[in-house]
Amino acid sequence: MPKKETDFFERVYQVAELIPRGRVTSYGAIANYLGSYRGARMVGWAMNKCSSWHRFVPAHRVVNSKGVLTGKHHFPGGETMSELLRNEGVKLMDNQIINFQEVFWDPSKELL
DNA sequence: CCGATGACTTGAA
DNA sequence: CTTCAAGCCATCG
Repeated sequence: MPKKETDFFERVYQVAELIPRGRVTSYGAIANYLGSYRGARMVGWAMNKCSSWHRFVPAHRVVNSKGVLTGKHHFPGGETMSELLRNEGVKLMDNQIINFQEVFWDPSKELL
């Protein structure tokens, strides 16, 4: 299996697409699943590139460790991310997920 | 190769 | 509560 430059992204996107509807996860959780939580920045960066990716990526289901929609500023409009999550049953308040612990989805545990 | 950037995280002041 | 600092890793010019 020859590795590609996009292999890292592919793993991130793959995990992102595995996130169940109405659930969310953190950049650190994905990074941790990939090997190191320190790669959280790369996860976020991969999300930035998701706009240029060839397929849809539920980046709106990915938040930071606080459950805050840090990436909403990168979505079109301004409430796109919030509306998407609300549409999935996620309760938000001031760009923060209220029941974060309830909807939190850890790939390293759920996909164990 | 080097420097800068980034949707992160943790901890300390 | 807010703000700063350091760590970490991949990509780009």
